[in-house]
Amino acid sequence: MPTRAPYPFAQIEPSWQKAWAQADCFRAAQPGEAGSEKPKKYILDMFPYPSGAGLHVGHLEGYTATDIISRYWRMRGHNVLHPMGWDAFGLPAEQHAVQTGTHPRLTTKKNIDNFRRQIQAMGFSYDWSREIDTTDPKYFRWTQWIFLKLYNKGLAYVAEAPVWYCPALGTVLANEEVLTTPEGPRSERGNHPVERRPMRQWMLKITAYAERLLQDLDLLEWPESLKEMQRNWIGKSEGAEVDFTLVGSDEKITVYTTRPDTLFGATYVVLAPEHPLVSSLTSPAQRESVEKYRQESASKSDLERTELAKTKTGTPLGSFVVNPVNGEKIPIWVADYVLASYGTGAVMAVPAHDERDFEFAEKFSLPIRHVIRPESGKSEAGCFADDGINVDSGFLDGLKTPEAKIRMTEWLEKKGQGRHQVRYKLRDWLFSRQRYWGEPFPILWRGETHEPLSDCDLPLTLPELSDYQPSPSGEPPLAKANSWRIMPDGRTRETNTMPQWAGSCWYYLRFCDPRNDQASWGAQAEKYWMGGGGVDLYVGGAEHAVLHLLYARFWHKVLFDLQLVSQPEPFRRLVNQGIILGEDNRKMSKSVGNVVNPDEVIAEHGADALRVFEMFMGPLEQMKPWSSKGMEGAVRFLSRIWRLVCEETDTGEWVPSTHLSEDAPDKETTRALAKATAKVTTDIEGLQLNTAISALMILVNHLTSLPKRPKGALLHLARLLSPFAPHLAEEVHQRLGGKGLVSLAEWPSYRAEDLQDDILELPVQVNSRLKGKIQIHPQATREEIESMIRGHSDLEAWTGGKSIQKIIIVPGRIVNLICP
RNA sequence: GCCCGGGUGGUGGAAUGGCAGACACAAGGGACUUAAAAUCCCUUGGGGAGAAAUCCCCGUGCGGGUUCGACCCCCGCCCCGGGCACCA
Repeated sequence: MPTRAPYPFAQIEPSWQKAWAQADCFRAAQPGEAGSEKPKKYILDMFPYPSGAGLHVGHLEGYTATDIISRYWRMRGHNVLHPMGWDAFGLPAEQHAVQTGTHPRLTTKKNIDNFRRQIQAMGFSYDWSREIDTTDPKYFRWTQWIFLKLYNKGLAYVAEAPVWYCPALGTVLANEEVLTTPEGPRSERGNHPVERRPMRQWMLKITAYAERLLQDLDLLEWPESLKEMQRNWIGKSEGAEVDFTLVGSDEKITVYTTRPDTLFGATYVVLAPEHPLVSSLTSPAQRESVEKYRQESASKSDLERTELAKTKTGTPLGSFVVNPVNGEKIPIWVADYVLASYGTGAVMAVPAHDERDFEFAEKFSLPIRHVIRPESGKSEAGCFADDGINVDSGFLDGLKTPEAKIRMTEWLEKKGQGRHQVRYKLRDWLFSRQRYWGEPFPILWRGETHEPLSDCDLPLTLPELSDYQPSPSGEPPLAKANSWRIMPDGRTRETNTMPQWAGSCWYYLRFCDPRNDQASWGAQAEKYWMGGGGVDLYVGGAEHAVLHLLYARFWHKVLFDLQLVSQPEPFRRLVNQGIILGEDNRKMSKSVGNVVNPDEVIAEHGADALRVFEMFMGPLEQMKPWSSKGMEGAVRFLSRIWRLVCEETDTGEWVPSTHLSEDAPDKETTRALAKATAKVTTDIEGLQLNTAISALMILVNHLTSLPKRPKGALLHLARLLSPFAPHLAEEVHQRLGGKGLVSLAEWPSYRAEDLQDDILELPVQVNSRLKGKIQIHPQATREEIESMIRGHSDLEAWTGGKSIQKIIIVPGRIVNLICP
């Protein structure tokens, strides 16, 4: 026989979900509609990719937090936009199609239906009238439309370049989608090996926005670590280009350096093996060894060239350049510690002040010349890479590094031998994929030239295919759809599709006005919902730090420049929810078998208990392990609330508790309510939901101890509980005769004076050690406290008879007697 | 190597300069019950003294410092997690 549930959540939860849907009570008012006069809040979750595996408890942690915040602000009289949708283009549905022949559309629909069911079972207060699906032509019509904006602004271009190609996925990937692992470069999705291949691809000019993407991070309330990751990814550096003229010709090599102040210490120049001048600068005597070295480098994997390469390799070209600042003749080397892809692919080597150059110079016995000394302490023989003071540097002697950099750059500019230069590591965004299940590009080719579709031809939908496999040569599946691809006039359609990130780059804007079929969004709606710096709270995983969150900021800035949006940044405040580990403290994974299935938890304990437990586990941002015992504790807490209101008859029915009372709450209960209300209110606003719940527990513990339970106090509790456990809160509210839906009730208030205790216990320390306590009224002044201490019967015992030299009194906090 | 987090009872965590361990979980004891489950009550950082009420000592990764007072602020280390990594 199954054990009886501690309270009837299985009946309560579905029935209130139905009641909310019927009352349509979470619909956000559009500007102009009734309700839009209220202040707005836009509370957003990172919308999920609807996978076949269904939701996991990690999704639900973030969604529960935003739901609590949304419900709270609604009760505080705000017009809350809290939407949900599906980021539904992507590879898994397509891979499933390759294996089974099922159209990705069908797989996607099935998965979406399952995700929606799971989300609705949690009782989240989404405005379902705004649900969006990135694979819906009514949606991606506007994704294509935004692409055309980028295209027409010159921010989309086709380039033949070495790109990351993943044979297992059958597609190219963006830099941001490739991870550096001990096994070499791997795909972010699926962890497959990836390789460099020269291919012709669509690129988006995100580099044009590098500086603004960097600067505007300062506008954002985001976790510092995440901002730092974006800063690193953008990778700004400031320095100078320096021209080194070749000995015996007017040709020159341009290098990039962040330390122009060390130019007097440059003792050689290094080119990357791929540098275009390597061949022409190699002397006949060196030709053979240089060619050999280049071939060796080319055959090395990236891994061999970077992480494992503890020892530097290289070979001289046999030619020389002139150091512009001192006219010295210095040799040119080729070495693969210099990257072709950064700066100019050439560096000036200053072994005394750069670790890598130092290592190389040591190995090949090249001269090391110190031109910087530390500001304090003396110069040492090794490598000194920090800022300091110039020595043996002509006109820079005695200058500190920042000043010396400026002076040297000025000198180079005056001589026409160099210039100030800012560099970024950020590369343009590789935007095309050789896949079927993505947005088709609204682009036509006529021979070698491309042209855009016009807006009225959108959406450009996908053709039906029977075979979704990309060809081994890298031809996309759409290349097979000849009737779709080839236009009557001979022009052909672009057969690549957009990457999964395209749809998520702007979905938060569509939520502002999701049913608009005249425009991507109405200006008024955008201004209203995005006002005050964009989305008010955005919650999601940290895995999108340099992917979605960078791409979306980029698109948003383009739209801002086109005056299509009113704010420079999309997401004002962002919080990353921490990972929920399995009960064994390991990452949840199917193969380990420690995955917690929310469907089962809801069936066993109810959605409210799952919500409460996930929030009670610990701080939202923190990684924390699942605990089935802890889950039971949450159920116990909720069932105690239930039994405050109801009791069970012999026949198993729940009837109103005989302890209920119509009387007004006593003073202590009034105080308990006030304290809980104050704490829950500040904690919700500070997103400290674990301590908010503990405040509710303290209140419930107090109410449980009462012989008579005032209904007013329980109704107050129901409102405080409503954001956290909304189903139970509604049921309790209704059973106590509360009017309307508690979800729409006003957030409870309290009188400040009710927070005060009648008597305060003030700890008394002697020489900072706790000795005793005095009881005093809370507003007692220093003078009153001091006179009470001095007259206290225990004073002698506390001080051990010693005289008091000093009394430190912090009213309301502590007394410390100093008795030497 | 560099950057960003973090280290508190048996466990999850609370306390951002003022009584360390709120609130839970687990454990132990008790009540109710034929019994079990559920529920309710009590104890619970470690060590020591006492018949007891009580009292004393130690305690927030380690070592220093600032302060009447430090989990909290400062300096130096150790360990764990995440990110970046030959970017000149």
